[in-house]
Amino acid sequence: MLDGVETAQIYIERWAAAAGATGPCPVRDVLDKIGDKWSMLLVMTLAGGPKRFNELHRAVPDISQKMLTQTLRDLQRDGLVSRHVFDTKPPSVEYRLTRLGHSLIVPFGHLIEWANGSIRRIEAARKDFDAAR
Amino acid sequence: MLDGVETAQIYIERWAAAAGATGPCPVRDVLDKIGDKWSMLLVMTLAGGPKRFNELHRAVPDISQKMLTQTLRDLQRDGLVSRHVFDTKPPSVEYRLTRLGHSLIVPFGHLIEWANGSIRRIEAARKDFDAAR
DNA sequence: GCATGCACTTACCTCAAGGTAATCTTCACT
DNA sequence: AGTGAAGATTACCTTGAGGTAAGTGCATGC
Repeated sequence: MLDGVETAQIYIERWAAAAGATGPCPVRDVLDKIGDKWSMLLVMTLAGGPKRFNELHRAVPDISQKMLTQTLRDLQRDGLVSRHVFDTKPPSVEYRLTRLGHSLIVPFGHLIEWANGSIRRIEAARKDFDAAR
Repeated sequence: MLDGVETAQIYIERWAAAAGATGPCPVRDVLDKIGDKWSMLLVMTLAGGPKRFNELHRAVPDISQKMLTQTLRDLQRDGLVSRHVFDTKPPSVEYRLTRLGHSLIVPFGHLIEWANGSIRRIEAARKDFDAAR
């Protein structure tokens, strides 16, 4: 990973190139997932190890059943999460990150670090901006 | 930057810690911005150097004037972008990334790399999933 | 026999993001 | 006088993400 302005150039060029190429931009595509309310929370929760449906629900209590099911289905469809049904008495279902899912953790981690490191400056900027208004 | 599962643990712990601390989670906060339709496109466009309003509009033709203004205002409020008015004949306005704005480029770059490197596998997974349906 | 947990599914509703289009002000050009 | 560029602001409308609440099928515990 380089740094500085030239890096930005490389990124935006690749971004632009990718955008032009296969129709819809991969970055847009991925950002839509990452930007939604629950996907990354579930990925990070599953990063701690496989979990069952209600186990996930207990770990993330403020998600609705509907959104839990739907978000898991989407993650599964994208190949980030795999679903395993065990034929027990009441059938239990386990969700776990795939390799691809795991590979998201590091790049996403950089963003978490940035967010945690920058939030004070962002909030300060907001205060200043609103005060000037 | 470490790698592997233990890294995930660190991230999610810090995430959880940050979430509990100052009310609304910084990561959620930042993700809302990053996940919106135009913010990151504008940040990456401005990474190439300062631009004027209509210059940005030409660089990103499918954004509406309304959303261009609004997104720039939000980025300015968060301290990622600064706005400079020049007292020329028809007053011109220049937007540029702040230091904070620049600092987003590298962590976000990791995500671009991941997206570009993973999109083929994601699309393949979607095809498989939809075929099984 | 009734309630409870598990893993969903479905119907219905709300709210906010974002699009469209019209309008504004000031100046310069013709 | 009329047109056009710059940098917006405003009113109106559509769409979809996400919430609420209820229902489903099955099995075990009380």
